[in-house]
Amino acid sequence: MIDLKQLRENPDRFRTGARLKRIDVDIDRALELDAQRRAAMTEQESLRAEQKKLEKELGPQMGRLSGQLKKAEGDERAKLEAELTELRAKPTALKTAIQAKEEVVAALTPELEALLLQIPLPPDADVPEGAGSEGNVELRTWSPSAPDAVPAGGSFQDARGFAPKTHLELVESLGLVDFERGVKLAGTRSYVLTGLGMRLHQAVLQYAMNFMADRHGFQPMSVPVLVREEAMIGTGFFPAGRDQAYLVSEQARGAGQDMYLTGTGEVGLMGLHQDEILDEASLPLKYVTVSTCFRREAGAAGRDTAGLYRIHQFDKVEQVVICKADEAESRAWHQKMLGYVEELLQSLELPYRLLQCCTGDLGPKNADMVDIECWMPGRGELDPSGRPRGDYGETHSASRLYDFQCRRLNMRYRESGSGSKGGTVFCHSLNNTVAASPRLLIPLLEIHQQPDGSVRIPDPLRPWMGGIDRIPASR
RNA sequence: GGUGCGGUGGCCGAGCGGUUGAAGGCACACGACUUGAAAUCGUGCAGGCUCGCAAGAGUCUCGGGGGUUCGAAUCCCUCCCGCACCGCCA
Repeated sequence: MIDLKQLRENPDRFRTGARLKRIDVDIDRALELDAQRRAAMTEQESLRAEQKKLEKELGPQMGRLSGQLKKAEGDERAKLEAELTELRAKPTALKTAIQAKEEVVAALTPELEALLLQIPLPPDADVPEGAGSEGNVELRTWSPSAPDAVPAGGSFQDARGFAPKTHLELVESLGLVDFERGVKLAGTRSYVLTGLGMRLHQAVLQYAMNFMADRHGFQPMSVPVLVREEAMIGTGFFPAGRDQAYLVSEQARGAGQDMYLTGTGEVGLMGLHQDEILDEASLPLKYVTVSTCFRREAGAAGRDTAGLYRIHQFDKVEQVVICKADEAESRAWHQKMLGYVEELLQSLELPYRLLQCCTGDLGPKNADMVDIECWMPGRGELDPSGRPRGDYGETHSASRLYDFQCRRLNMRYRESGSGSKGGTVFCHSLNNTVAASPRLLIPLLEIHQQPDGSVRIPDPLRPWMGGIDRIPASR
């Protein structure tokens, strides 16, 4: 949610922001509704002030009269009744007028609120302008050295001296995934991790989780993946991403509330403190969770249909930081959170690049977003011999949201220190993937495959794999 | 699934038709006392919205919505949520 006051003061900033993000929203309509609504509210409030004044002046008198009325008889009674009716006339008239204004406000509010939820956070000035992913800018790359040296963006064959198998071929030959039975159970884009495939998946998650907790002081949390709509709206995934979320339709069966399956642990972690006023001294909050993520992948029909790349259900270790409302601090955390992932990927010896997303590739809720893409030799267009040339695939995404998300979540802290009036301030929030698996298994398998068809397991994962150092080429 | 109870400020908790935006306590802030601290005492301390340069003024909010009333945290209806016990069960 953007700040309505800022919108009124500087609507052009938001018009430009929406245009840069290629998001279509009627800001003028929002301003118009807001103006109408405020006018009605002002009138209503002054009417109400008058009503309250009358109540105080006349109320006791009316109470006294109706008391007398009970005991009175005949002429006396008629006289009292007339007096009472007269006294009541004014407040009653006011009440009608107030209700009329109330109706005006009530009629304007839903449309205004719906529009406000759609207005995106403007991108930061230093985010490059662009229409879509083709406008993204590479910031830097990193490549591992021996034994499994593969240059980011380069040729696996040239570096390693043999043609790489794709992850699809590898999971098949090594017996790591059963796609047929996955599809039988749950339809397209489903899979079953088997044996060492499951162990590798768990190893990645365990390693990543412990990495954040032990090395970087993030607090591990388990959070719900089945949540109420407020959590989806509050975290900014709705209304824009409604199509991407699975709905558990409880109301259709007469139960209390519909629920949604979350597409990321971010929802649970950020929803934790919804409607809370946090203790400033407790900031920044640094949380890490591992959770199953559900995505409908609506609109992606036909894309990445084979393999483990684009699937409806996966597991993800996610990091979230909730800090004070300070741009410099937010920016610093963004860099740190990217640094943790670089450290993790380097320890796994995976080539990657950092991509500065351009304005057109940002979501509604972020001011800035940096993706990390791992090099996947088995992806991309085919060369003349029919083998893939390799391509980058997105494995991580680090967002800086400032107070956009916390404003929606109504998540604040009380500001202390000089210059503050002890008021409440919306927190800032950031999030970044730590590791999403099975997608991360793609580069892991493809980069660490050996000429004999086996796959070397990078050192940090071995403790989580029962100590083995490779997935043996089977049979 | 059944029965019962309940949802009030940062937290706990009183209030059950007007004087209550709300007693009391805790927490927090400032001040006094103290060599310092603790303890104690004093003072302050809900959030949102509107108007205003500001000081400030107005208004809304006691789970949500609706109703009764001149007037509702308090009465009625309804929905949501939570807790307890029983049943069932991983």
